[in-house]
Amino acid sequence: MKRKPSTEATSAWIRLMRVQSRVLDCVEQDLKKAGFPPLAWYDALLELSRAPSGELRPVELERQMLIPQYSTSRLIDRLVDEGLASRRECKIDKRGQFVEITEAGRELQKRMWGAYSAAIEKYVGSKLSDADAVKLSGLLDRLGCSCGEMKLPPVAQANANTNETSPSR
Amino acid sequence: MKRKPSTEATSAWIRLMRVQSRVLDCVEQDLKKAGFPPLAWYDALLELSRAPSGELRPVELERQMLIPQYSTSRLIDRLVDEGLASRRECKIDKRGQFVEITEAGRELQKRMWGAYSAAIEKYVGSKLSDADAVKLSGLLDRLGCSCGEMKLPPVAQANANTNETSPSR
DNA sequence: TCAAGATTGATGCACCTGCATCAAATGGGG
DNA sequence: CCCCATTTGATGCAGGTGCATCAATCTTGA
Repeated sequence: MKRKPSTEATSAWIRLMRVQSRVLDCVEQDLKKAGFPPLAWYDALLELSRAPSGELRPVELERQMLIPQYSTSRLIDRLVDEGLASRRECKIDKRGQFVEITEAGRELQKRMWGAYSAAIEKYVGSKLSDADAVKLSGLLDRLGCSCGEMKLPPVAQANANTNETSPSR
Repeated sequence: MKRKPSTEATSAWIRLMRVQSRVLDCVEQDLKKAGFPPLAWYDALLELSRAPSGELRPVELERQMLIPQYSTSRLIDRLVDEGLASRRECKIDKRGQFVEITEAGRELQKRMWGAYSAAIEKYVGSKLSDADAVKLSGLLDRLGCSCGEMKLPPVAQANANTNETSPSR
């Protein structure tokens, strides 16, 4: 049961690793050069701003962002430290809490989307036709599901047509 | 000059980020569970083992692996600490040095390739036909070059047909 | 009702990374 | 020949991540 991967598969693997890290680097660099915090902050702010009343349980955020629990916990710490979100206790479950995005948080999210969307266009959009982007998405999707177990909840749909919303990573 | 990315491009971006990180995680997990060190070690050992006499200047390694200088420096530290490589002074340029892979290093690289190739097959090869893998590679290549400036030196060609060699990330 | 187990969130530790900077050595132009 | 810019490699520091574990609370089932 140890079939070797084909050269084609191996080559795709290498490119997937290389290209992703290069493109991500470029985008993160652009954001940083524009004076913005890391993309993870954007993702969190976006999830929060999308939530019904601008607040989520950390556990929800964790599931949306597909990052580990402790990582969520500390990300929230940083957001709170910067005044971008605030913690609120949860009356019905005293273990838990709510994290609520602040006005500053909403505003930063919107400003970041300007730089972020420009970077996506620069490093992805301008390199591929829409048709090719769709092909690429399709091929990637075939890899994405079921690593070990899969559960992609109703996670972050892209939604860039209304010219105000924005994607998450 | 701030054209917004299409939904298609944005969606491809999101998937690129998500899928890569999931697949990479899976592969790294498999390696770790098999008791092996991180993939970066493998990449370094592979580059060294491929070099003419099993040794490279750190600068070369850095260029091959596309990682920053300090990262190379510390990776070499760890390899040396574990007896997988050794530093040799460079007579002709006293600033520099050579890093030479040891027998243990060569052996580890080969053993890792067993687990590594199995993981590639499991998470990539088995999910795509060879034809689709080629399509994916092609689409990714269109993104990969020229982030800022590009220089992909004669970097790591995939070469899994001879059943003993192996790829780098 | 109550003890055992599950869930929620925080945190100490080790390690890894990026950034800035350093020292040593080289090499080239005046 | 000498000074200065460049190349090569190391390292202190701040921050981020994974792992293990903890305390508090909730839930379940006997």
